[in-house]
Amino acid sequence: MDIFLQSVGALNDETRIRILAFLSRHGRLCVCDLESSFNMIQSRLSRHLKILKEAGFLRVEREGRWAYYSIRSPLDRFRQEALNEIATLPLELPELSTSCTPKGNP
Amino acid sequence: MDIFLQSVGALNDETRIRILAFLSRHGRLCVCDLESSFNMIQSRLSRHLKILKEAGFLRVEREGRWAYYSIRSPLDRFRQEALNEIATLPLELPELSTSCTPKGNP
DNA sequence: TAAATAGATCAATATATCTTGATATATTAA
DNA sequence: TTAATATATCAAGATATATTGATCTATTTA
Repeated sequence: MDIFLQSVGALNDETRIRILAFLSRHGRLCVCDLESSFNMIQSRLSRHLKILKEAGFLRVEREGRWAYYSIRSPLDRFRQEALNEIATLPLELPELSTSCTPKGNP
Repeated sequence: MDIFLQSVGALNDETRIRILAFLSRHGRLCVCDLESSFNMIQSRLSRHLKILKEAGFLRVEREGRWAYYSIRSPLDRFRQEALNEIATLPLELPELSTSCTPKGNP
């Protein structure tokens, strides 16, 4: 129950849905890339990323001072189906903006 | 987006998850059956049933003064997968109690 | 027609979640 | 070692959602 509620709770927010869609499309991004792409303050993104990570949707790789987030793989059936559903939504996502990483982004 | 968020929002509550599991197991029940099974006040159940119905999980059939709720069929992929997931959860559900329907329950 | 029953809805309160701005931590660059 | 950068976390206020008890509607029974 709790694990399912945690997954569902993580999906129950427009910002997090957009983050999932954006990471599905662009792969592995650091917080500051998301920050400049979404034009959101950093604490807000960091919090949402934490919720998505703890719910099993994302993984993080720390490299120096950067934290790279990406869709976790493999996902279980329910999370994968949720992600498939999100991929079909007519979301207007921002362009990818990487201005915050002068040298960091591989 | 909104339709997905509505589905997810409907799933984002322990009471509603239990109602879905209970209706999956027992089929078609009226509000008063759920009321006596779950030992919950009627307004609370009615509200949760409305949310599940509007999110596309349930259908209602009115018969006289009774309102019979059941899992809507067919469900789309995401809702069906959510229901499958709920079916695997180790929920402790109440026994079915139909004391409230002296003659109504087919 | 009056009383009883099933269910829906509303208003008030309680509880949870989100957003923001400030601050803390860690890493790298000067 | 100091400053700057990337990220995380915290506290306060704002917003959303859940619960309860009361009331309303519709239907059936006496």
